[in-house]
Amino acid sequence: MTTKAERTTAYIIETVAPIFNKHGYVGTSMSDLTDATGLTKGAIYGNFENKEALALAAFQYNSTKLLDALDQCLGAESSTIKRLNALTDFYRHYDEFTRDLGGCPVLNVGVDANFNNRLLSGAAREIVKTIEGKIALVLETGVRNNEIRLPVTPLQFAKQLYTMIQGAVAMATISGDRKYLINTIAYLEVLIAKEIKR
Amino acid sequence: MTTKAERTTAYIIETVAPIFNKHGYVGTSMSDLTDATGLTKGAIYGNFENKEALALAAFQYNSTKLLDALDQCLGAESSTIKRLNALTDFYRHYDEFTRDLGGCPVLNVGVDANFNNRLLSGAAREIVKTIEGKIALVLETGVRNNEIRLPVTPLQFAKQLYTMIQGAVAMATISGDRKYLINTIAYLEVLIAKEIKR
DNA sequence: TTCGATATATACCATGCAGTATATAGTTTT
DNA sequence: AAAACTATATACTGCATGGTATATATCGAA
Repeated sequence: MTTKAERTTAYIIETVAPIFNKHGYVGTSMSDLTDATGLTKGAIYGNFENKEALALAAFQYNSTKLLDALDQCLGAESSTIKRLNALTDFYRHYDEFTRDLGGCPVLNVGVDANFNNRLLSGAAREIVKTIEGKIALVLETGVRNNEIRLPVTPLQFAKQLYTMIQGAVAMATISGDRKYLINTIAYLEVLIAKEIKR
Repeated sequence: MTTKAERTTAYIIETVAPIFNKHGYVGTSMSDLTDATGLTKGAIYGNFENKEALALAAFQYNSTKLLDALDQCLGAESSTIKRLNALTDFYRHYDEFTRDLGGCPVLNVGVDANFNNRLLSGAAREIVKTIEGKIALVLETGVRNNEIRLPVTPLQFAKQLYTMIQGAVAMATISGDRKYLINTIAYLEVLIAKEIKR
């Protein structure tokens, strides 16, 4: 059974996560969080050491959601090409997926915390590595099974793929226009079908 | 001749521009700016209505620098392919170029101001349009002169190109690794040479 | 159901914030 | 050089900030 504090901690994190993601670390005040949760500072500071620890927990909550979704769409399919198409499908609707999170956590925290908070920017960097690793793993087994062929190493290709995807995410975020996602994903699907499918 | 206030205004803008760009609108305090300029709040508020107006001026200063640099590298060359290679060359060393600005103004302000400041996020959006337009113009004349052929409209291709570039910029920013720039630009140069060169 | 432990609320602190009124310094104009 | 004007510095306001000490309420076990 879960203790009360554990439940409160979880409730605080899930409530606060989109706020931190939208407004950034410095842009979010403790009173924003007490307003949103309906709790008082006593409750929050009873469960988290300080604002930074809470922001980190919020980021981890958001990025775990993202990583879980990626695992789900990469793991459900049977072939490498299907897995890659599940990936592009996922990012085609990434704006909908990230709406609850308050935007893309990797982009928002990665950019926002860049010159402001070592802990958070380090965490964002780690998630990037993790995601690239997941994509690389898919590519690697695809190469081993003779399903695809790559012009570079799997990790290198995964980085290129993720860079293009994040470009679309960034442009869609900045411009508020999901066409960037749609068009980039369309390009990537052609790339996958023509260039690496064997 | 320039009046004293005009010189002070210019000095303030160029001094605070990288600070705003690095730490964001909310992350930058007036005392950060008085410290950096060596001036007092009286001097700053004598030349700018408020913090927001100053932040906007700072962003415009940075983005004008960027647009000027783009004009220079796109205008100096004689053929379309050379112009596009000048563009990729520019972004290959974009991390060096943006060091003085405190990072990429489009990315930083576009993401930072997204949920926080309508004026700034609108300004970032405008710069995106402007840059895409500049690239599209190059492509358009290239098509007209039979130098290149495109699978889509010039503006659409410009958007795709800029999306990939900004993906590299975002990843390099988040990860602190300029290899993202180098590799993406290498990919784009192949793309230009193989896919659109006629 | 009472008691001890845990969890939340209240009230407060020092500090930093954006912004302003006014005094002083600096610069032109006469 | 004096007067008129412009530009910067000083000192201050009210408010929001992150964080804390302590009181109160709620919970789990006896």
